[in-house]
Amino acid sequence: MALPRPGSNMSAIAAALGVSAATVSNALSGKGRVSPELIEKVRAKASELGYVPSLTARALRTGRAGVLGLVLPDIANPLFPQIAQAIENAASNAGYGVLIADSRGDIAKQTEAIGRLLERGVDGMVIVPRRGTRIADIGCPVAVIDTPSTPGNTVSADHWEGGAQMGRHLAALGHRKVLLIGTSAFSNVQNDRIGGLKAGLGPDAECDTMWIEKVEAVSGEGCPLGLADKAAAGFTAFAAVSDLSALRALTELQRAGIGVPEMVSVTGFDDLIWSPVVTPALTTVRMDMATIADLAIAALIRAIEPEGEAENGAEEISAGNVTSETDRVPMQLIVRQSTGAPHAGGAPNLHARTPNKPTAGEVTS
Amino acid sequence: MALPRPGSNMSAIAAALGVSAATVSNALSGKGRVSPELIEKVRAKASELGYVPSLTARALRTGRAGVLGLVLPDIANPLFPQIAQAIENAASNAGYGVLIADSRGDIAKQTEAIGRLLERGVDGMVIVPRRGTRIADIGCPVAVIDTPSTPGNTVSADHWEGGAQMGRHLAALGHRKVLLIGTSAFSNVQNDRIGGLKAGLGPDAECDTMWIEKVEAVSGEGCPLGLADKAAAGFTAFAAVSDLSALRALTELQRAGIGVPEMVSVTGFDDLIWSPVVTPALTTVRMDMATIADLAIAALIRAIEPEGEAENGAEEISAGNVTSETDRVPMQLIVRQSTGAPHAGGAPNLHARTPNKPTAGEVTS
DNA sequence: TATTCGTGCTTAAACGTTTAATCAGAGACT
DNA sequence: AGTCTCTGATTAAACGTTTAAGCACGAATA
Repeated sequence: MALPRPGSNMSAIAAALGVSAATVSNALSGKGRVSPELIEKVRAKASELGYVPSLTARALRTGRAGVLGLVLPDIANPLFPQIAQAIENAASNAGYGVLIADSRGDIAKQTEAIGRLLERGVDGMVIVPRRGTRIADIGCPVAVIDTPSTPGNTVSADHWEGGAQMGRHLAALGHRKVLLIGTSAFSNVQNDRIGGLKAGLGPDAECDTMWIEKVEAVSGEGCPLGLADKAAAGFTAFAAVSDLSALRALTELQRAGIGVPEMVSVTGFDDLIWSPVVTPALTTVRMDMATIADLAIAALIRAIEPEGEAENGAEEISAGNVTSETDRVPMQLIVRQSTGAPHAGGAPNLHARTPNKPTAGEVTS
Repeated sequence: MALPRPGSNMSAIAAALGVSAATVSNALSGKGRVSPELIEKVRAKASELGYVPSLTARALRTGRAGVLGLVLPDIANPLFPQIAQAIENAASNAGYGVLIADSRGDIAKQTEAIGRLLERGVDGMVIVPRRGTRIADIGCPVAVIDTPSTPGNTVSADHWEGGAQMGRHLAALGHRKVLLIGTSAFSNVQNDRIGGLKAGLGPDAECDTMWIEKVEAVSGEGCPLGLADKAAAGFTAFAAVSDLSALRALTELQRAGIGVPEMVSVTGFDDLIWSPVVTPALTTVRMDMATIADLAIAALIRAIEPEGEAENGAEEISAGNVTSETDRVPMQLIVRQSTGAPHAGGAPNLHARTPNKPTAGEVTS
């Protein structure tokens, strides 16, 4: 492929072929009326000159920049790579670039980040909002990825159903006394997951919920969660609503000499990078990020590029959020080695040296 | 703050004040000759109309888009959030936007990703190259973040010295037989770290290196690494060159009933998100991402915006990579609970229930 | 034969900004 | 009084593309 040489624009091609720049534009875009032979000649000349269209100029003329914004509450969130990768992939398949913006800190930062993206003329944005934020109607199409229980959003994983799947899995194994572990009681996502877990475990299961932020507010950051005591109190399963908390639980229990999964089971959420490689590998629930991203991007593009001319008069109504209804994408249960039947009682068989089964044998629902 | 209304450009302000658009431009940029009073009036009118300059138009005219590209080998890499956050922060402080591009897959993908960014007219790019890739001289300033042993790059953490710090830490604790754990033998970063570790451990330490990719090529992905056997063979410390491998080692050892740090020590690299919260919290080495990002962005901007007019004739020389010399940013040793003196021999005190000391008491070098 | 139509191309304006060149007027100098 | 300079503005071109409008010409139609 010819290297993009800087001084090659449409006029250069036009001059080289003795035609007008407009014809070159029409030839390349296939829009106007150009003879097939000329189209071919233009194409040839373009690649010969290493022509690269100026998206900037096109953006100025058409008002569409071909760029989407991605606003994240905190890039440091371990889930972020999955989101960013999926969005970047979906967007770039659709011919769009992705401009990232971190709204770390307070809500004002989020507004500011959105403003910066608007200045840059993005055609639309994907927003993963800060907790409790309601995205106001800004001047461009917006797709919100959050949780179905947040009002007015567009697409999200079905966190509740994911929790329910996990709950049913644990119930089927025989767990009746389960500790649910969350980070913040104010997270809609986590509350949805916990709601699903309880429903999936069924009415005869005894559940308790531990919020890590509350514990840390008392005992300091990174403090032990006292899970060994909980195990002693009869909890046979620890269902965290994020893999990070699950990992924390797993290592704390292992450290206390409580075998997983022989004595207690541990589960997480999100299938983060470490879930398959720890010992025992984590049973977790995965969001289908690719589908979520595809839906979000597709919805955005639908709003940006009106396909069939909307003949009905109400064409300016959709200037705000992309859709009013919510898309719920199913989650996928991934059973690995950290779950098993609850310990039958009696002296716990500490540290039976059960080697990890290879994760190739993962069972997915 | 007045909401940015779409139909407000420089001409609108000019018309409202009865002056020309050029004067408005000069007034706002402070470049031409405009009377102070008029400048004030223009400013007032601008904010009254909610004027937002079109960065697109400015980009077209000036050839500078105010956007930098960030090319990553794999967004799913757990280190990515740190990089992206630091780069985004540094760039946005300098008034630049950040366009991300994932070069996941082969080297062709990386070239393609760079090409897409060039099309979009980025002013410069930060590249974290794929293994073994040499970034060719593309048409815009480039800052490369990799490792000092990669030729021709710009800025990186001093991985070797970081390894040396960790090596000295382990040596000081008394470890003499250490297993070094890496992922891929072809990674410059990992080799640098391992080299530093060996140097830091000193000549009388016995080191062995395990490459996980090799083990997995034989036994399958996610297979046990057989670390219990290594411990039985007398290794007292397991120094991984990434926190992910360290976590894998830690959980495998714990699972096998080998106490960390009473019996063996485990260390990692990068201070990833889970390092402080697992039990025992991981002793690791942190890259100063903020500084690295600042240096990279500053170098880029120096190349993009020539400050003092370069009076010497050789002004086009720096069209390629930003600098020829390499900036090495020191790493920071973070001592947590996963390291301790080697077990003195005799029957190992399996699973002494030593509670985690709170991480507030972290010791940093 | 005169009108209409379709084809293949050109002309010109537009997007919103920056910037070099120009210009009118006022004050300061010779 | 004539020339020069400084100031504060204007004019116009340019960045590279898209696109509506127009134009010339040959073919099909009335």
